[in-house]
Amino acid sequence: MLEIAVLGLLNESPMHGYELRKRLSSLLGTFRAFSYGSLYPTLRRLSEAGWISEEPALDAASGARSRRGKRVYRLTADGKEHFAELLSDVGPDAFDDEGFGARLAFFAQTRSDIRLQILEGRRRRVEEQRDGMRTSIGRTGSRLDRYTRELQQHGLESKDREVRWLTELIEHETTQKEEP
Amino acid sequence: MLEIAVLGLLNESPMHGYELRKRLSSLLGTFRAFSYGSLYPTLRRLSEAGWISEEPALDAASGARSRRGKRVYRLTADGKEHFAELLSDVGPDAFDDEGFGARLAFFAQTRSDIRLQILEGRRRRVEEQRDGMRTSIGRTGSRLDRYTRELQQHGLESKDREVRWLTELIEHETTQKEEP
DNA sequence: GCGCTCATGTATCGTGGCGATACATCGCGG
DNA sequence: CCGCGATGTATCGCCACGATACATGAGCGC
Repeated sequence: MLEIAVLGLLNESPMHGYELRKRLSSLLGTFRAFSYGSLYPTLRRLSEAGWISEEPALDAASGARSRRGKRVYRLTADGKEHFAELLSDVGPDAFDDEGFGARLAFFAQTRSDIRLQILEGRRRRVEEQRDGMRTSIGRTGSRLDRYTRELQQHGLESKDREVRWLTELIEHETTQKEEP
Repeated sequence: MLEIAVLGLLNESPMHGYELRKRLSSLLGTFRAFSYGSLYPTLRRLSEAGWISEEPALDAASGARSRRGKRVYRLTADGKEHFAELLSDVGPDAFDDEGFGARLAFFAQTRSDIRLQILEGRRRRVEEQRDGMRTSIGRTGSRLDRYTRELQQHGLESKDREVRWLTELIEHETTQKEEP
């Protein structure tokens, strides 16, 4: 979700749309492309909802309003509150690819027990996907050509790796918790 | 791309939309979700373009037109030709996630030299993504929190695995070619 | 034969992301 | 001082997705 990622970045510091997009790509580029065609409409929505404010940028030296049409987006008090709620809301959205990616990116600001819930929910989700693929591969069996099997096999192994990765994160999370 | 996948499946045998969707999900579910909200509009487009035909289903036993609104989609001669062109068209689209997935799924019907071009192009693409991520991780360095680094690291390793996988496929392809 | 439920089957709608594109300004090297 | 790449805002068309509605098929208990 663009919304949570934008709020999270603006929670760290106010920013222009341009920089926002760069940060988004480097932060979550694994999951999504992030073009301006989705960023600016999102900023508009968030602004209308009152979560962020949109001010003309000031020149660093003179303090005068910069001649360019630059705009600085800043999280409002309501926005901070809303973001905190989003971070602790462990709904089904938190377990799909994008929702999980966005949450993980701001884990440092997330309560430890929520972190664990999200990691475990995500693992369950990926395990389900993996098992679904496994039985699907088993059913269609060897009727498929080599390349299709190869594709499915690679997908299956990726899911398997992700489950193991999540398990490591969960273990780290639980051992850290007991001895801070 | 839905288009190439639909044409490819209909090239194997005529089908209803419902079955089409099931086959699509099991074939390419790794890449996309495939809801009816995209499938039926695509079928409409393909039909208007003349690549597929849309006939009322016949009852298997009586041969009578089935009372249900069932429709059978069938590849036309033009459609077969178009599909063959799509399979041998090695444009940039063939190297992104979806385009590559769709091509690989029908590799059995693809000329061997084209197969090699697609695999190598895809590998180059993924290598570029991986290198981009690597330098991005190097630049932002250790300023990021543990979870973000973990996320990026996992993404990087996935790309690395994909490159190795593609290399295996390429090797298999080239050795097979020399001794048929 | 009755009704129950699940799989089969077609179809549309709202939301919203993506890629392309346009256009303006800043900063810096030649 | 000029050109070019980086910075910066913004919109448009296409189309995928998830939700939803609705109808018929087959199988099963009773």
